[in-house]
Amino acid sequence: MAKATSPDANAQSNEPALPIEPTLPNEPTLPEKPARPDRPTSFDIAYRAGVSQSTVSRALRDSPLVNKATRDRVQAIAKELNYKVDKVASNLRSQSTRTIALLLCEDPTSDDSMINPFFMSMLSSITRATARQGYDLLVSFQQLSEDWHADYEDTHRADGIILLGYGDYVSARPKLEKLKQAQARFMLWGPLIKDLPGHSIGCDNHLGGYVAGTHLLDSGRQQLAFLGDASQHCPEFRQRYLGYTDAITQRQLTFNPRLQYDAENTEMSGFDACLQLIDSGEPFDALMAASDLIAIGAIKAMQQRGLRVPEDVAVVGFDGIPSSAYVNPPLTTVMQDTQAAGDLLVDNLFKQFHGEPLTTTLLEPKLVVRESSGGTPDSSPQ
Amino acid sequence: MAKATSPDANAQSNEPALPIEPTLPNEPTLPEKPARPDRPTSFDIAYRAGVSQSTVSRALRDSPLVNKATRDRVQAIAKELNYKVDKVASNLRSQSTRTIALLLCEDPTSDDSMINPFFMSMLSSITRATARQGYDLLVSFQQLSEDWHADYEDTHRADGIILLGYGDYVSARPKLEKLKQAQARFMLWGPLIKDLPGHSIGCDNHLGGYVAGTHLLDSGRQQLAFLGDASQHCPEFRQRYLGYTDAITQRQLTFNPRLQYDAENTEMSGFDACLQLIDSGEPFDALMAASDLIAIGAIKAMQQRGLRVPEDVAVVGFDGIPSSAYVNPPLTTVMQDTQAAGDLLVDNLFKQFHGEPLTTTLLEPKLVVRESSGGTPDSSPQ
DNA sequence: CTGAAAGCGCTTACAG
DNA sequence: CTGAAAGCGCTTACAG
Repeated sequence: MAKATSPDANAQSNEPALPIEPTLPNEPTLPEKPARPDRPTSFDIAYRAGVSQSTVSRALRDSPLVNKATRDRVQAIAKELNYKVDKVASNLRSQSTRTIALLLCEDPTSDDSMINPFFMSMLSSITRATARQGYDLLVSFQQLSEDWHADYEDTHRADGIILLGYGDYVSARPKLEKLKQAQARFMLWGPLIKDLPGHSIGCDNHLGGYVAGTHLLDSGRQQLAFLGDASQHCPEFRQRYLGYTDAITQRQLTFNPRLQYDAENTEMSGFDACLQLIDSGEPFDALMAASDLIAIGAIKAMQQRGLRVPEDVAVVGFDGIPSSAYVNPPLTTVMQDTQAAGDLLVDNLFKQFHGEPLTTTLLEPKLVVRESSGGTPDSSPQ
Repeated sequence: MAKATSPDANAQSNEPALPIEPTLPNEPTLPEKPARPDRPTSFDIAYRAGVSQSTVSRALRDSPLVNKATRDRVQAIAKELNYKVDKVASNLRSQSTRTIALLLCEDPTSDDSMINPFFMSMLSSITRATARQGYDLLVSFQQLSEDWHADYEDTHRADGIILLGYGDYVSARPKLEKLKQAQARFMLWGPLIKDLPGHSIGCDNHLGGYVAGTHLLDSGRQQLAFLGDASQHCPEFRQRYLGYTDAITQRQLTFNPRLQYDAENTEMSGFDACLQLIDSGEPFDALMAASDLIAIGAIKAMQQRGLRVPEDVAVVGFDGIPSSAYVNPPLTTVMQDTQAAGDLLVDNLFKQFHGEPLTTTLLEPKLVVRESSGGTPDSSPQ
């Protein structure tokens, strides 16, 4: 509609631009969709301003090529008509989307109603970092089993992808290969595995495990247990485990492998694993869980079996999820810096866009001592 | 590049389509951006399949207009070349984005590092509902102070908007007016306020408050306190408050207004408000907090002042955030059905797209009894 | 059932 | 400093 008047506007450009309403009265109303007012186009602005559409485009992008007076006039008219550049059109033309896709992979086994709280913090910080760059963020929850491949990039919906929660890199690898092969720009949150396709930002899990182990040993504990899958399938858990046992070995002590039970990153799994551990009869006076969720489940299991935390067993978790401060007793944990993580993921994605070299630092986790490991109540937040 | 071969393809369509590599060797590599392989276009597929580009477009959309044999061939070739329809181009042409924008408004006073956990559940369910419809979800965190207006729709980035956390509808109203005026399609999560622009999905907060009050009275409590801003500025809190006091009034009792203190939806605010309440000296043996976060803060305040929960004071929260099950003691709460909420928000947005009448039901909240109000430990989720 | 053509609303060389 | 024109990669009448 509005469009139709534009050619006329150019034809009679000798005439001064009059503020004629560019919408026609005989607008066809679709029965299916409710009527929407016609979005004004850059041609409408051009007509009103008495300049060419190209000039409108330049003026709105603050191009120095355009005369200041012209620019101001165009911008004023655009504002008056509440005109906004159509992102879809400008994206098509300029071949960029100014959008990042965040793919959150949920473990199919986890509770459907609840996202891993750790990822929530990441989401929050990624959203902020993305917005700071003037980019939009597309969020999608995926199952590892789904065939997402490079979909977001292939379909040109995003300039780059951030992958979260692809913890089991054995099964994700072929998909990552495919992404890499398509020269998609993506960043991975997770462990730094050699010859893993793509770039990762991750936490120094080994250090985190080491710090946790050292803390427990410093507290006088001797029989240290570990809950969490330490296999190659969970490289992050494995690194935590290795750091933990290194702390033990360094003191000339030996980690008792019968004090390790596999667990997935859920409370339920931690609960079950801990029951197994307790019921095995093997004595232990300290426990590191590979995640806070596992730790929370484990504490419940101990309480159910009449073990006191921290008197009988000192417990340390990993992640620093918000709940960790609220459980009973408040959980000592190895806190990950999700703020820095989100920033780095986004920054490095932009570096890929600009062909700059990436900074793949390991983030240093921080031990937060609370009551579950015998810390003073004061050290809990608030 | 690939594009260049397409006209030829049509010109020599008498010749059988040969699988000639459509990319030329003298590709110019930009120094700025890293080289990306040319995305194949529908013309490339057309060339290979020996059909017109229109036919490719139809075949890929499973149009019944196209011969099955042709369709299969085209689809096979598209798959082989890993061709995906360019969303940006198709969106521009078809004038739809197949994208929904979720605008989360954060209270500027709240802790920067942590999103309200209640909204996280909503986000999760909205993401799922959106994906079920084959739509993408754009997520943005906003400050109420920001001038977002109808930006997402104006710039044609989304077909519709879902607004979360615009709790203070007094200050948000002008912006909602503007959205409505622009005939933007949007849904609001929140209270059903009369003549509020747009459509809302909300929880029956009055009922929730009533149920909480009734529960406390049934437990034999007599002096019921309330923590939360009950002014017009917080219509949701206000409704909860009104339901709560109605439960009291209905028993021929009177709510003591000196047992109400304002609090925002943060733990800190609940902590402060509860200290004030305690220090006022006015006796109380039960407390409803307008949210779980407030309740959690309040419990900490009581513990700090030596009040036992639930022995001295029975506490009920509102929302049913994950942490509510973990605090000490586990918190009795009025749980909101975020699953249904997300579904309804998305469904009603789609109804707007199709001009269908909306279903604006109030969602019924559910009381979950845990230890903080004297419930048995068993009723807390395992 | 298929193809040639128009056009979605911009950005950006190219030519003054 | 400005404008006319091309074209991003599709979808969809329109005409066989």
